Amino acid sequence: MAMNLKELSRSLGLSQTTVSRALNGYPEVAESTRQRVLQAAAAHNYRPNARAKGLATGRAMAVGHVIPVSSQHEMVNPIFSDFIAGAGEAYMRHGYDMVLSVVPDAREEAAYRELAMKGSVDGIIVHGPREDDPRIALLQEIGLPFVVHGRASRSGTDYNWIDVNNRRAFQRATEFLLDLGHRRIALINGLESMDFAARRLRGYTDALSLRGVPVDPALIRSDEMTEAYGHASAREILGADDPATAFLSASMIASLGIRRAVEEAGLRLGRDVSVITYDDELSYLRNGGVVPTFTATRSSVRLAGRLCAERLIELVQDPHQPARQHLLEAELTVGGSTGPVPQ
Amino acid sequence: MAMNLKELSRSLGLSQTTVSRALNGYPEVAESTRQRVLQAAAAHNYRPNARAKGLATGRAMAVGHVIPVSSQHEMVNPIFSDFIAGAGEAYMRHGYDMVLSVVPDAREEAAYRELAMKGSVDGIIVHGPREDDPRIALLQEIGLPFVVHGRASRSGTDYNWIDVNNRRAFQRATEFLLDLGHRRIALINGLESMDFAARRLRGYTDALSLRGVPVDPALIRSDEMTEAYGHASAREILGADDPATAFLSASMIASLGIRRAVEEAGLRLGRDVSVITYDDELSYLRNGGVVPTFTATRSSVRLAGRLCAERLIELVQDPHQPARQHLLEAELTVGGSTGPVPQ
DNA sequence: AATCAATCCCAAAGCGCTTTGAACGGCTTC
DNA sequence: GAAGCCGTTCAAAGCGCTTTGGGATTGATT
Repeated sequence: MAMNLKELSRSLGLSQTTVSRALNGYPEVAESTRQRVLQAAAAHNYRPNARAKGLATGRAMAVGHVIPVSSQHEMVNPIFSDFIAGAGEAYMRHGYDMVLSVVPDAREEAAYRELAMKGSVDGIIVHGPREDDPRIALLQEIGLPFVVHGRASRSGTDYNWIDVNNRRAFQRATEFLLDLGHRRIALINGLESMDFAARRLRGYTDALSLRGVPVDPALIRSDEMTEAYGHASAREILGADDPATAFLSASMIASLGIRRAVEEAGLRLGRDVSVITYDDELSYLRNGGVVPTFTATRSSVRLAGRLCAERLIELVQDPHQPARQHLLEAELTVGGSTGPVPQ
Repeated sequence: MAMNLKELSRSLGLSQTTVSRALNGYPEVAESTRQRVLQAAAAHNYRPNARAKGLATGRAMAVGHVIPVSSQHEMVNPIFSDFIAGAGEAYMRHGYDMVLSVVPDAREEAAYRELAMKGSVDGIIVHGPREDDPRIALLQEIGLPFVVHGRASRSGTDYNWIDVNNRRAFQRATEFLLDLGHRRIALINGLESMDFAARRLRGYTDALSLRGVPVDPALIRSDEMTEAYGHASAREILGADDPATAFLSASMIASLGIRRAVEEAGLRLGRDVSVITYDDELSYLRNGGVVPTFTATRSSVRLAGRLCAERLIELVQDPHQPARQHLLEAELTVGGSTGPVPQ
């Protein structure tokens, strides 16, 4: 059934060595022989056994993604599918497989060690870094190449990451709202422990402070970014004594909830209440239209996935490169959800 | 650096055979020896090399998921993350890895063959079957165990699948709306080519026909289930001469768009317009509240993921089992989005 | 004619594990 | 005391590939 090197070389009357070399593009094999080999391989639909090849080369030709599933927050990140699509496309082009491990967060450290010791991957992408994330030190200790999607601010060491300039994105968005006259600006942020959320908060408070606008904790929310969370937060804040006139939202999904709350309150988006959303350009949630529905700071998570993957592949191929960072800037695009503060 | 069997057994003064057997729970090794071995293994943080193990056993201890990314529909399915979470949890419990291949749909056939020949997986989960899906015959020919999430109606052969009773779910939902007096019921369906969409359509038309309500093609839409699609479809249909009074929606995300269109038209959900949504129980889109926002036919895609994974693992461990199918029934739960047809 | 370099090819070792077949002591059994 | 058996351990082969360290053959050079 399964064609293998031994069979194939026998059928060609060549040694395994020669066939292997012909297939892998080594120069010391006659061009005519190479053609013969390639044709036979194609004819038999031959693909070298990945495990055997890996064993011989010490390369797994695979990259690991560890997806922590916490017991409390049992949410799976909705940006994950699009990130994977971007990364996967890069892996495919370079002949790498993608190995996913879904792991209860208590066992996450063990999962990384295991992936490394088992040798099933050549490198790892780290998702959802916390501000002070122990995984970075861990991976450095293990000595497995890795790229972080995002950053861990307080990690101190030098490592490879690819992140969006979240601070600046939110600072600019806040300034944009301030310019429109808004002073009561709510921030519907992601989970507090996440590094990106901390940076977004900083951008927001920086912008307010620079203009001498007080930061009101009552206008700041942090949680997992579900539609229901956006809705509940906005509803509360709009129902308060001194409601917000504008919202900054950390995700499109939460923004849908915010919009719902706005409309339920009988208010009009972009007139009575302004919203700027962060937009990951998820394929199933396009902020579409000639004039986009939402004014947004936008950066493609799919692109981020591709960049992380490409960087990791580089790193696997030459592990002794100096660490490199890549900071993506989010675009601020104006849509229909913002307007001057109502008088 | 990397501890291996040879090292470990040398340090213990035992043969590789004995150590291997001790670790794998074979009975012919003295309990005292086994304990010694287990302790040493733990102390050195030893994990057998997966590739070597795989090569020796002929088992990859990994399962493949092929994610086709089409050039036209460049959407990544948003239910994917939750499916993966469910499946991944099962894999983890059984010690299997999950290998993802993102593949342009033109190369999908090649991708399956490759996975099989390379021996990098022991089995495959098939996603998003079309009504007449060539992948099933292909996988049967290849001889790799597989489980389909969904079904391919016109495939004819017997194979393992796990699906929701989409026809019945939509038939019941339609009947529910008919009972409330609705006669103009719109169907905002998924992509026409998808098997699940065909079944949902059938459930819908069956219910209508049984009550003698004519099927109006103007009320039926098919496309990828984005928020924008839900919005645009509902807007059109509500703006028509003879608008619908109720909507059936194939996904929560599309339903959010429908709701938006309803509210934009100055109508009230559950009073002026009724909506029943299909709810996959995505973790970031819970149809929450004491009374759920939407009346919904509900079935957890995460559960489906787990069931597919468990079935596939069974199948890998004993490939000669007869094919088995598992039809999940969706619950019809009443929420705030439905009410009697307005007079 | 002898040497050399270039070209093409091969046998065999090795990657880290499992598994077969056999060996070795110590016991019982006749 | 020989035979048989059980419980425990081992040496070695083999999984399918890459790669090292040559070995032929050829044509060109001395």
